[in-house]
Amino acid sequence: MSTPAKRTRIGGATRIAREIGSAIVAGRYGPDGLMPGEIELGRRYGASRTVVREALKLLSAKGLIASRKRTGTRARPREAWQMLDADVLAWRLGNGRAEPKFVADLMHVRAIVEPAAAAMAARAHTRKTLKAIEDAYAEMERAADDAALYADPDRRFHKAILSATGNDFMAAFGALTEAALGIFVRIASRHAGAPGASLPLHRDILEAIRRRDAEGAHAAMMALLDRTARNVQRNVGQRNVGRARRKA
Amino acid sequence: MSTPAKRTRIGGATRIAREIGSAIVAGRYGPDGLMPGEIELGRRYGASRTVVREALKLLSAKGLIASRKRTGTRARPREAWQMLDADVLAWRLGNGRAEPKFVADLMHVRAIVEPAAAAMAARAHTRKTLKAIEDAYAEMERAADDAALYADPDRRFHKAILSATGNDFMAAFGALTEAALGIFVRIASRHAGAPGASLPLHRDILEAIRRRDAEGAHAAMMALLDRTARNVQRNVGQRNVGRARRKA
DNA sequence: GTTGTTTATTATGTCTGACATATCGTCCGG
DNA sequence: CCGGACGATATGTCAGACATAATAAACAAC
Repeated sequence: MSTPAKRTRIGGATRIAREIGSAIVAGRYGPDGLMPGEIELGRRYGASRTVVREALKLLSAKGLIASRKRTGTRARPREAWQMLDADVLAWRLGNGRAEPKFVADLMHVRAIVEPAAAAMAARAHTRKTLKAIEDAYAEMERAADDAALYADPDRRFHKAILSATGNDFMAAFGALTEAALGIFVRIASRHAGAPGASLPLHRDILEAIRRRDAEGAHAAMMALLDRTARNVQRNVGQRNVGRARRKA
Repeated sequence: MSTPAKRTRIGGATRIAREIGSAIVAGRYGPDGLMPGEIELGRRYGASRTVVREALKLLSAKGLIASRKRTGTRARPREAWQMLDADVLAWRLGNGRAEPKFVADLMHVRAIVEPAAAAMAARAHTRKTLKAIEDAYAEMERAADDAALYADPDRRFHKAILSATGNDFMAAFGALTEAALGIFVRIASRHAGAPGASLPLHRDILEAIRRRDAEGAHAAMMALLDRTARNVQRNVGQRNVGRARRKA
């Protein structure tokens, strides 16, 4: 809004894409109603039309906008967004607090994908991909007391499992996991509990994968996600957001 | 190669992105080794540097490339690609025939996502979203004899189920389904069988959803995908790809 | 007054040429 | 042998111009 061209002279297509993208996912630009023209956007964000156009191409590739010749550029409806794109996810949960439905949907998808991934990993893991999981877990153990250090290996643990499936598409869900972990980190930072509480659950997953027990890995991952979902839900519900809690 | 700037004077950032993107997913540009510079690309594809740069931004947003200042632009490794992006999928199966592993991975992910989606849809569908599924099914019945007419409502049927889950992320898998259906259409066009053979299986899914039977919808969708996977597998190739993953 | 055609407007799309900036390789001096 | 200075190079940014298409307004015809 009121941050036009003051010291914002640095430019950068990525930065502008982030700002406009955040505005779109926040609903400040809707599918009905045009966005400002390219020159106008250039003035607002302090960049030339060239840079603005490149930023718009970035957003276009992520399904956030569409341009037509004389008509102008408008935001596309949610259905068109690349929901699993890392940037889109970051923008959705980055600006302000994450909405409850967003978090719930996220957890629900994880509950579908990640247990299946754990089962696949149990069947398909190789020496190398297993080691990646083991290493991540080992570092989690070492960092069981420090929430700040715990987050990163936790993230790596889940991504390593996705990779160990050997399925290219599975690895594409890494952004989802990352987003979910990001939310979790925020909550943990507020409540300052022992981060290592979920460690045994992770250990169950690792061991099931190691002994190639697909069913067991599936169940163990489901157990972890159940616990996480309950945790997140409780804290999201209590804390932020008084709005939109009327609906089911 | 193949004489670039002859009649190719039309330009178009989207077209260039498609051409370069196809080249990358086909492996013609690897993560090791730089791509040609922007001016050189402009000469090859018959466009100005401005347009080339916009095309590169499109590819960058999809995770296919990364640029650094003096170093140049290079293709990113597969793990970074937005595998569920509609364009990336189209490019991967568009140029040349789809590779067996690609098809197998695709089917495997569908076998995870779509049954879960059917179960979710059974629980969460509304009057409107249910009607979309019913309409698609009705048109499939009418087109049971014509393979060309059958493909589109089939596609709509599966996307309608994803939408009926009420989960934004689920709808994002539509591109996957679409890609899979595209492969199936090719195969069907070669074998000219009765397209309506899978109709009863679709009907089972619809009815389970309608009566809000989540378990039944899950099982019915799994049955359909099993059949489809076997069909595709037989026709595409040789190896026994995804094992049938009996129960969950 | 309604309809069909022409014209003007406007925002995106494309092109050109220039300069800025970061980084790699090289060369030179310590 | 090592480290700092320097030039070469590809991406990044800018400015101004023209092309193109789709809309809206003005106008002609009936």
